[in-house]
Amino acid sequence: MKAFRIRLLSWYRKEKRLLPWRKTRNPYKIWVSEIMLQQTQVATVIPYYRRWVKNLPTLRSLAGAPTGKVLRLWEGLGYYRRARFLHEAAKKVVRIHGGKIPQEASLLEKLPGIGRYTAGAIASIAFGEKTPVLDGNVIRVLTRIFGIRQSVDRAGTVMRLWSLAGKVLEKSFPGDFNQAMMELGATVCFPQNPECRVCPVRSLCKAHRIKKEMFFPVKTRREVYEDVTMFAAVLLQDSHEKVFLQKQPGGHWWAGLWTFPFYNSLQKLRELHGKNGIRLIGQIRHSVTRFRINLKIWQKTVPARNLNRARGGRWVNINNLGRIPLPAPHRKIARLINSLSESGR
DNA sequence: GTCCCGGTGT
DNA sequence: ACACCGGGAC
Repeated sequence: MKAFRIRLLSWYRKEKRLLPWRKTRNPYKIWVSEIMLQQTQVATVIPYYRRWVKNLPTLRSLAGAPTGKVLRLWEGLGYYRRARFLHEAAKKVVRIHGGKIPQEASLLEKLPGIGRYTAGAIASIAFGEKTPVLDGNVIRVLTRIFGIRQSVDRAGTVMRLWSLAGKVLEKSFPGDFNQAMMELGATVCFPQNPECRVCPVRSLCKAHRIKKEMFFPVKTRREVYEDVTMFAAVLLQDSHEKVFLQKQPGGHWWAGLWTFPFYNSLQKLRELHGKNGIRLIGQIRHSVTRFRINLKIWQKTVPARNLNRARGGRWVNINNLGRIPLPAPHRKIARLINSLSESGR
């Protein structure tokens, strides 16, 4: 255990990537980075993180920001709930902690969007609390090093892993150690084809010893995908300047973001928007959780006099689409429209 | 193209 | 146990 800590930590200090959020100990910035890094890869997060701290450099600026600005800065990152929770949590810190971010994991965990992992990460990295983290990277490293054969889909296994993470934690440098575990998982101990040749702890690794790295962690949950076809309506005003968007209600995919109207049947689209003068202009594949979506895009030109009949949505100039938070597939539709309108000129 | 990856809240 | 999203690997 001692050798493991020393080798891992010295490896980390030499090899760690110089990421934007590693240049600071500002707890607000570390918090923002941790929320962005939930479910999202480092390379994707970097530009979003930079833009975020430039536009909302402090906790108070976030707490005072309008929802639209927050969502626009998050657009494209996915899991938009994270942005709403972060916003709510910032307001809550101002309201009940006087604007000072709590330093203990147990208190951080009471804030929306902060679970056990994120609480541990912020507490250990920003405040030096001796508390472990357990994310996908750490799970992979621990199950391989210790050769843990129980399924990580079982709650009992996860409990055991939390306890193990606490036991291996280097208590003198909890923040660096936690980051070292995750860094190893992210840059060496890959899910597929891990780079054991450069691993600082390969000689201590059970999975490596039996040449079965790829068989850990053991997972039992089978993915059941469901194919769905959806139909998006691009209602384009006569002059080709405006399109119709709807705001997605809470409790649906892309809650709070704007989308082109979409339906689960072409018949429904035709019922609501008429059958004449519509044409298929493209299709997009996208996945949301276990659904694989085939999104067919139908365009219809609408006379300007019909613009008032905009129930539950608004007409937007196509040049302003860039300012509105759209989920990734609908952003693609927006790009498609722009390219069609440019080639049509 | 298709498959795989991943924290929190409910 | 499942809902939530997007991107990178292959």
